Amino acid sequence: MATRQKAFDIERFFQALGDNTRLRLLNLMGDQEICVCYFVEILNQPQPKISRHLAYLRNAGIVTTRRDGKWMHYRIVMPPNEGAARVLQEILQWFKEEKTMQSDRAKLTKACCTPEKFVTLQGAPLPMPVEPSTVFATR
Amino acid sequence: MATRQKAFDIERFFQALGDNTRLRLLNLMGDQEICVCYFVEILNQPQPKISRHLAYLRNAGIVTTRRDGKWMHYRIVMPPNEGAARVLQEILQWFKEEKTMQSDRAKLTKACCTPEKFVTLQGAPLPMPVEPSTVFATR
DNA sequence: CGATTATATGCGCATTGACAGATGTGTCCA
DNA sequence: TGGACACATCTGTCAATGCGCATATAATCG
Repeated sequence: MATRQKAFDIERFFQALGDNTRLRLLNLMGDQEICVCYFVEILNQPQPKISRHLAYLRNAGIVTTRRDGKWMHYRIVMPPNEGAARVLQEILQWFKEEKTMQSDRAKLTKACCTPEKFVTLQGAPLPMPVEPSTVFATR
Repeated sequence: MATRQKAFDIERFFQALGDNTRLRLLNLMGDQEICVCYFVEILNQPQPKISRHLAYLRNAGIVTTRRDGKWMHYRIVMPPNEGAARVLQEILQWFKEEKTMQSDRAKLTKACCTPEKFVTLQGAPLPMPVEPSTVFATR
């Protein structure tokens, strides 16, 4: 049956990348699936703000979500467009060399190793590596 | 002497890419130096609009200009940030596979081969390949 | 059920960005 | 020197986006 696939919106893709908060969120996700409370804790910004930026990324087709009880897990999905996927990979690679991004990831690691030190993370599920087979968007 | 180099603005970099007209302009430039009249002709859009988008790209540090009499030539410069440069290269590569972008480049080639058929291009200087040694930004 | 926790969304406001149309600036040429 | 040409910028308008704050929704727990 004709799988009416909307053409990939390149403009929207780059617009989604045109914000520091969203770039930091993507960097934190990397190849893990992470729940919202970590973003709020690590970036130290209001929860509605984080949530809105995550929604923006989801609408642009760059991340996807999984509900797990009270928690929402976010992870990156590679766009269906091959070129966009390559660019996104390259960006994530780039961020591994960027100071701010390194620092964010370091904070995340710390929060995961010693969650008892973070009031807001009590009981929160740990980030999980993403199944490589699910990294690419299917619809 | 302390060459006060402003840190590369990643956010601005992606914001500059978040517009179709600007992406098409970059695609047309590729590794050539092109004068404004070609952009106006190929994209078939008002000259002030083209000019504003070119200014946006210049402010973001992605393109640079050279005046040549009446004509202004635009070309891509690789950002001083190594990661950004890689990403930009990847994007330009990607666009070689994109239909719209291919079509734009085809029109450009045609305009260059038969400029006599384009009223607005009479006397305009042909696009010129960029010296590889000048591709990278110096300040 | 009602309370609590995790996340999302509505609202008002300020900023930015896109556009068309008019006008300004720089350069060449007669 | 004054057009004519190529390009840049200003002006007003409208839509999109970002933010903080308040509130709604969804799921769990007692």
